[in-house]
Amino acid sequence: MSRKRLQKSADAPATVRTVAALAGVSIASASRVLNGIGGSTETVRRVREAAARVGYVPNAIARSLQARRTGLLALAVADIGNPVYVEMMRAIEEVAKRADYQLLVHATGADPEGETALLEGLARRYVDGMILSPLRIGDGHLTALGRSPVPVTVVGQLPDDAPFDNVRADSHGGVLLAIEHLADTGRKRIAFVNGAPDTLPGAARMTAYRAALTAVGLPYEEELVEIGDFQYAQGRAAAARLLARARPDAIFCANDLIAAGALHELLAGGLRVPQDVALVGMDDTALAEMSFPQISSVSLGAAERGRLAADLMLSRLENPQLAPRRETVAPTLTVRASSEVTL
Amino acid sequence: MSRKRLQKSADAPATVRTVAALAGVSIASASRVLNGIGGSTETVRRVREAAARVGYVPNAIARSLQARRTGLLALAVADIGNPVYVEMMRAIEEVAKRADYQLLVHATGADPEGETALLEGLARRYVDGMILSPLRIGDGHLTALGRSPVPVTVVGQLPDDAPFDNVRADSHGGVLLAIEHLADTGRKRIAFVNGAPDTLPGAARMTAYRAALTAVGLPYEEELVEIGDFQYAQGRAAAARLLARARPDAIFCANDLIAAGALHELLAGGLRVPQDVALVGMDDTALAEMSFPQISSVSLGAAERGRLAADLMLSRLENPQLAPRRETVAPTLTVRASSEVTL
DNA sequence: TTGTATGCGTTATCAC
DNA sequence: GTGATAACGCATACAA
Repeated sequence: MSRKRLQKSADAPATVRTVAALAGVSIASASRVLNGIGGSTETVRRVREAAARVGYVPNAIARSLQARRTGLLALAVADIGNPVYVEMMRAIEEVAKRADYQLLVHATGADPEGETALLEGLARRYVDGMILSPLRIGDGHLTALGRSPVPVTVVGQLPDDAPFDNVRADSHGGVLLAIEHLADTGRKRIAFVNGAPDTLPGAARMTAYRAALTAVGLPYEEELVEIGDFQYAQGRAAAARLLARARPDAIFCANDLIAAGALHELLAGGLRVPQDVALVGMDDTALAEMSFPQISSVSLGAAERGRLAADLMLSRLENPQLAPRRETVAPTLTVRASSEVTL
Repeated sequence: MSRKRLQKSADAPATVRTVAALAGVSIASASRVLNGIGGSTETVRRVREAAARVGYVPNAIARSLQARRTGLLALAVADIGNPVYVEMMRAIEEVAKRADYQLLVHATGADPEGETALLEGLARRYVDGMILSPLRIGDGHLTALGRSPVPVTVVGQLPDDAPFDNVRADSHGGVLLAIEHLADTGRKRIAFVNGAPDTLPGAARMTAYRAALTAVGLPYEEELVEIGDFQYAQGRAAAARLLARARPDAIFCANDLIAAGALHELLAGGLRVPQDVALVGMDDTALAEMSFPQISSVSLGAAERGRLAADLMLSRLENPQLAPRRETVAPTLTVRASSEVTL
């Protein structure tokens, strides 16, 4: 039996048994030495040498099966091209690393099927937990989440009764910050370029826009609202449509990518920013600082949300019995050149 | 024995044995039904029902241990905030998906330790293969790569004798494209803002710049060269230093992030682009199109490199015996507003 | 079709 | 300190 083992073809990867046999000890001893626990000086020496000779590399899959943990965390986001997710990812990674977890990122491409597939694939214990930031949440999602054998933390608006750890942005507060700022600086016709309205953030920002207008005593005007998705190209096209039919004195955009597109359209049309039209974006990503002029933007605290999500995950990993928790992050406004003038 | 199994605490995740016991069949039959192979109508029904009742979810780790494959591919990049990597990632993902592999992304943060750790962690068979796009390659890397039990494909300049599948960009050809274009449009003092010169791309682009100047008959001037890293902020600072001491009529930047920074600095300094100073970036990312004016940029074929890398990986997965291969992707120049004027 | 038995590579338990 | 041996959860060769 053990002789048979040794006859395996030479190029088959070395296992503990290979090492043990070569060192002339039991696999138990070999395993112990390889893990740095116990062993007489002589045993240690021989096992080490044998391992080096055959280029032994432990099989993490086997180890995980036994340990019932992989030390891996997954983050699934819709669009990894959006800097806001990069920011969130960095924050999560930092927290995870401190607890000795490695972070894996997966881009779902806003494709609900992709997310479900991910849940049913990765979450089948390839990773110890997963953090999800979906653009949409359907019933399919929810039941898939419920079936997940590993803990799931959702970043985004979740139904109130959904039994998952949840970190939310304050869309309403954030939008209000932007509209108040624009109203305070004398803007009367504040347009809104939204992302896809059938997404969680899209829907939230739309209702928040109307509410904010009311709050500052401005009328809602249909022609001042335009819709694209959350990408640059669509945002720019939407801004073009808007400018072709209306003359806003300010534009609020549902994210920085859209804002960058609107800025491009404004400048290309010979409009001065902020003198003719003030511009405010959302998410406060690197993009806002990279544009010229720099774009004012409302941060929904992506990094903070990431940090919180990671914390929730880590604590749940330690204590799975915890009741579902919900955190909300406060928004902040950073005023830059694109809205720095008072009319 | 099998009775003992059934006494496990109720909240422990269901396994095949749970399902088999509940359905009153052997675990072999249960496994078969669960995998859709064979089984009498009655058996299938009972197993399916049992599985549904206990919410059975297969344990991918266990399955992988037995199958000796995970269906996962990993991509490790230095800076996921750089759009060029996003582009590469998308291309890889598309190829991988078609072959039923899921792609996981890991950001190493240009930290050589991080990359090594990744290799020694993930590559221990959590994934079936990994694609690496490192900024630097030291001997440590090379030996770590050699030890990897799973195939590795490197995107980037690898030593000629390194026995790994390798996809390269043509930095020299790309830089030449940019310099020739600028020279052709009448520019005489073409500055260069490089990224970190101790990285593979940084070093390659530097020597390519000098060679290209010679090729178009322009002198190399020390004061026209500035160095940062490959990020926006550093690029912008480098451009500021450059402009403080020299008067170039064109700036070539080692990537689009740097170019965006330089553009910002130029505009902030009241210089007109392209009339006063022409600007050309590299990588041809979305950023080049998002700036105003849009930035001319040399594409090093990130998507194509990604596609090729994925192809190499997939073919090697099918046939591990393949000899190491090397592919090189041709560069292309896209001229935009930032260099559209001939002096 | 079905069940028995074995192995995937590792660690943990428990005697010695 | 060391060595059998039993898990971890699943899939399959083989016999029935």
